[in-house]
This record gives sequence, structure tokens and C-alpha cells, in this order.
Amino acid sequence: MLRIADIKENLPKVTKGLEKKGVADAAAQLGELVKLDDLRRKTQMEMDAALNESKTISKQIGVLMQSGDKEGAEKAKAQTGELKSKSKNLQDQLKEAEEQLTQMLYNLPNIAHDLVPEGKTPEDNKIVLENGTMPELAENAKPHWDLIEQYDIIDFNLGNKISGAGFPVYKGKGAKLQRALINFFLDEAAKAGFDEVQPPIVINTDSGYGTGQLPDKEGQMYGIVDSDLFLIPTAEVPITNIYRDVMLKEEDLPVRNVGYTPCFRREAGSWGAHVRGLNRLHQFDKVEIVQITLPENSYAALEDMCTYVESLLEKLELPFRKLLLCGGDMGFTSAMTYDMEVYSAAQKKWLEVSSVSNFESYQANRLKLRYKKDGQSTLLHTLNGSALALPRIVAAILENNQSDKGIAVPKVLQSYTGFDLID
RNA sequence: AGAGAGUUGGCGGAGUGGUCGAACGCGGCGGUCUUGAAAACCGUUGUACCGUGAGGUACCGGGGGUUCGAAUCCCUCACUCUCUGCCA
Repeated sequence: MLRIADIKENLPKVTKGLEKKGVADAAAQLGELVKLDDLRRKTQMEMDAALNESKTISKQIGVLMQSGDKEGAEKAKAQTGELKSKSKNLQDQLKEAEEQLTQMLYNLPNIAHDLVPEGKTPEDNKIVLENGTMPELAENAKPHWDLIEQYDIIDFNLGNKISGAGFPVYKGKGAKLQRALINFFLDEAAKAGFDEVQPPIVINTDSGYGTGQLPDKEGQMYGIVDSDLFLIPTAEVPITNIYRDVMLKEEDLPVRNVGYTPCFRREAGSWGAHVRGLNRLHQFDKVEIVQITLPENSYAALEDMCTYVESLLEKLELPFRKLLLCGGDMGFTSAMTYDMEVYSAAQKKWLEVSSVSNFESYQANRLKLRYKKDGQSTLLHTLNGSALALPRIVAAILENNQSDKGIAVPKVLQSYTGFDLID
């Protein structure tokens, strides 16, 4: 979340950044925040004074008791009654002010970077790169939902029976292709200098707040009955939360982690007839890269991560484009986000397969993730990106690589799959 | 899952109601000594919030309570260890 001190110091900039993000009443909300913070400080001053006074008397009572002056002690005790209720009141007020302040800050998104384009909808995103050649498909080319049935590699009906819609069963060469992609992505990341971790796929509420899924996206996560735990919507949550309440050393930076996990999303409200096959699932596999950097290095790291993700798409021989998201289309916690979209030729659609974001210190502030800079604790910057999400990659491979003979497996994957054709 | 024992500063470990933010040891940092280093000795060494500052307040796993006063007593939750049970 944003820091109240920063907000007060840069009010116009924060207002603008929030408005770009789509917070219509930003100025009013910030005004409220500033007022609340002033109240908080004033209350603390009064409370500290009251506590100081009663503490002093208490110490005197201790001394009097020890010297055997019971009367004096009783007299002193009488003085504390009023102070006690006063400081208790102030304490309650302070707590309330702090709670309100935190609530408001929790519900305030990160501010957009200056270079983020204005806009409200995906149409306002800026295409910054197009790469690869568009496949030319035969007249009778099929969308992937038909191909998976034809080759019997993914079974939605079976998933319906076991779990429900959006939980497919991968079979035979389909299952092997999944495993191949996961291993390929992990190996590539390792080569690029990311340290592999395998985190839990359920998280507690502290972790949810740490990276900003709570309270913003509670409805998007699957909760676990009777336990205050959630299934992760992305590995970003458990991996980044490794560093919650951590003071890193400058020489440890940058931290670069990669992890594979399944991801679970309710996708409440976004389910519709236009979302077919692998385009949107409740459970999907993803390899995620996470970086923690010095503040001054985070935008260079963002570019590096994009370059890395692009290299994966090139190796898979998939045509893709890179978008710089406009303020209105960005995630709650992000300061700048690039999306990577592959072209899925039979359904003639661009599919988002990666989202690479710089959160600056927004998550770090919630996480209390810091390092010592000249003896001062300073918030670090966090970043993450999909590298990559599987289902839509699979959709694009199936559609783009289809022919009469079957579906050609990209060369880089063949040593992982053990076959070069799905037929 | 049941029974018991724990959780104190970077680490180890005292402290069971009163000047305790916390003895002592280790580690870290600074210094003396040394050509340099080691050893020895001296000093210093948590975090956050409030305050222009002097300084103040809070924090001994989390939350709540008793008390003039809580690391210390009570309740509750979480976690760790040991034993029993169950299990991949």
C-alpha cells in the first residue's frame, strides 16, 4: 500500500497517479486520509503524554511501597484512576483512527507510473512490440477445443464430473505436453539466473494482504472451508511472501526466484459463452518469476523480465505482441504492467499469456520488505511476471501448428515431450 | 488427533508482579595496541510510531484481560519440540 508520509509529501502526483488508475474521487479520498492522519498523530501525542504521567506515578508507587509508606502509596493510587480512563479512551481513539487509516490505504490502489498511458479499457493499451510470423492455416483449420477432442488430449467432460467447469483433465500426449512446458520454462528460468522454489499452494490471510490480493480480490480466490486459508490465484503470492517481514542485505539483491504452481481462480462474473476451451480456466498451471530489487533498479529489471519472457515465446515460435497497459486496465497493486499476448490463429484471437509488473514499493510496504540503506530501513521494490501461463500457450500451439498429419510440437519442446507430433 | 513442555534482542540464554528494553555469553561495529592481522582491553550495538529538538510512547510469539504497575498472573489463538495414535 501507499505510505501516508509519501502521500502527504507528493499530494498532486499521487492524486494524478490514482486518477489515471481509475479512482474517480482520488482528491477527496486523499483529503480524508490526510485529515485522518492528522487526527491520528494528535491522538498519539495526547495518549503518550497521559501514559507518561501514569507511568511516572506508578513508578513512585513502587518506590513508596518498598519504603513501607502504605499511606503515601494509597494516595498516589487515587491519582491514577482518572488518568487511566483518559489514556484508555485515547488508546481506543488511536486504535480506531489507525484502523480506519489502514483500511483506507488497503483499499487504495498503487499509483500509475508517469509513462503509463491514460485510458480505461483494453482498447487504450499501447502495443509496443509485435514479433513472429502469423501462421497461414488451411481453410478447414480448427479451434483448439475441437483439436483436443479430435486427438483426445484434454477432457473437459471428465473434469466436469470430478470438479466442475474449468477444471480439465489432461490425458496422454496432452498431459505430457503440460509437463514438457513446465520443465522447459523452469529450465530456461534457471539458465537465466532465477532460483527455483516450490512454495505452498494454499496461503493464509497475512500473505493475501502482503501482496494485495486481500482485500481487493477476495472474491476471486477459492477459500478453504473452516480454515482461513485460500488456494493461490498465482505463485506470486507465496513466493513474494517468502520475503514478508524480512530485512535483506544489499549484497543479496536482486533476489530472483522462479516457481511452478497450479493456480486457482474463481473468475466470478467473467464466465461467458465467448470463453471457450482453454481460454479461461478455474485451475491452470503457471511458471512465475519474481524479483526483488533496489528501488533504483526496478525499471531496468522490468525490462529484463520482459526480454526474458519474449525469448520464451520466440523459442516456442509463437507470434506475439507486447502491450503497455493503460492505467484503467492495470492490476490494483501495479505501477506499470506489460502484457504479452500470443496469436491463436484458428480462433483469430490474441491471448494474454503473461503479465509482467513492477509494484515498486506498494507490496514491499505491506510486506515490510526492506534493506538497510546507510543505516536506514528502506523499502525495496517487487516485480513479477508469468513465464509463462500454460493453457493459452497450449491453445496457440495446437491451433497454429495444426496440419493434416497432426500437431507439430515446437522444436525446443521435443526433447521434453519425447515426440514431435500429436496425432 | 490426544497428552505434556516450550516460544525472550542477530544467535545462545537469564529473568515468575515494581526505576526491565531486559543480566550474562557469542556475534557485529568503532577504538587502543600492531608494519598488518590475531589475541587482549575499552566503548558501542533492536524495531516502529510521535515530537523541529530535548525527549516521549509502544513492542519479551499474536490478540484480549487482571493490576496503580505485567516479560512475569489469567484467558484465547498460532507455532515449535517430545510421547501416543494415524498416514503418503
